[in-house]
Amino acid sequence: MTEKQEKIVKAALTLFANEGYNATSTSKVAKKAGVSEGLIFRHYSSKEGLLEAIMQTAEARIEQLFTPILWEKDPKVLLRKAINVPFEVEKAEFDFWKLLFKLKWEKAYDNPEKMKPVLEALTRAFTQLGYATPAYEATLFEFYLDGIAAALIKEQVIDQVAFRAFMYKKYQL
Amino acid sequence: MTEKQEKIVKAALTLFANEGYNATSTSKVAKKAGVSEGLIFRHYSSKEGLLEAIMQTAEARIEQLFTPILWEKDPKVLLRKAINVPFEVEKAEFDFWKLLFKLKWEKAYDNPEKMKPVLEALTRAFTQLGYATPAYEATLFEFYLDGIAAALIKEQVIDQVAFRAFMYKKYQL
DNA sequence: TTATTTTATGTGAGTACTTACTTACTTTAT
DNA sequence: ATAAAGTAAGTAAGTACTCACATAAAATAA
Repeated sequence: MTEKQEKIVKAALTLFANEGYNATSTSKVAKKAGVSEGLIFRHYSSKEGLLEAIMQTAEARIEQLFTPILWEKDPKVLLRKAINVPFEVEKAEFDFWKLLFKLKWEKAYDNPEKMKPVLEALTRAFTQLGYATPAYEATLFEFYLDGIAAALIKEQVIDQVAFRAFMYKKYQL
Repeated sequence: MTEKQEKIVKAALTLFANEGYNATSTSKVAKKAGVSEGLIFRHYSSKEGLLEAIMQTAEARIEQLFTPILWEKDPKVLLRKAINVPFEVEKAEFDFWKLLFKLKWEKAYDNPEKMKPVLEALTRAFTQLGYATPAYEATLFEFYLDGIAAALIKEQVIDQVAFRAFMYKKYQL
């Protein structure tokens, strides 16, 4: 990746995540990145190609965040780790998440496939903890995580420490 | 509202909800509605004005769905009713919800204000039921509502009867 | 009622501007 | 010397929106 390529990707991420994919023109991206518009197409062929390049790194990053959960044997620790995920996302990574959430609605760029292993790990944990309907518990738990992540991304005020404690207590962790 | 006005609004709702606001051009709306493009601007001044007209009816409809909750005295009945809300949305109304969810991300057209009375009613219910941190419980409950609504809208398969039963049991209703 | 004026509803062709993308060309690195 | 990286100025096809004009409906006058 050349210097200018990185500038393009960085500018596009910021714009796509904050203004939206459709609302961002390639000329805007070029201007923000400080490059000629043609260069975007030299490197990524199309606007869609640029998005895909960004999404690849975004998804890799998110997978990375969830991997420790997949391998965890102790169900209580697993749930604790899962709860922590949204709270551990750094501000520098917010744009990745924003983009992901936005695309879920803007382009039906959905990933139930991507989240499947997580859902399965959660189901296993709930099974081990003796919950009656572990699959539903896992689904609900995912709704919670989504909600928390969305709230944090949008910088809606949530007392992170207190809320995390609340979640721990709720699941007796 | 004239006949053609209704056609415009209907076409716009379908397109905005399914393709997205930014991805939908006024010419597309006119074509789908079977009217001249100029008519849209005669009636609604701008594309944004058309969206606002649609959003007004959408928000009214959603408020209507939540009103029975606000007035309910019995906390258990209140929660039961709240759990049911997403399941009671008719398919004919899906586009309203889709649009609402989409705009939440596409245009930060957010409504924490709109949902405030619901949140307060939920908090009251959890207080009455003796939950330790009713405000957090209410917040989390809203995440659940968001999660199922999103799943239903996207027609992800969920055994509605079973899931509802699961929720009832979870909150001991 | 009828005739006439006013108002609301509707159209089609235009507007200036933006869109994603191309192309011919130059600069830099290998 | 060759290939890759980069640019500036295009392109055709949209974009939201306007305007001059036509038609239908409603209000008023005879």
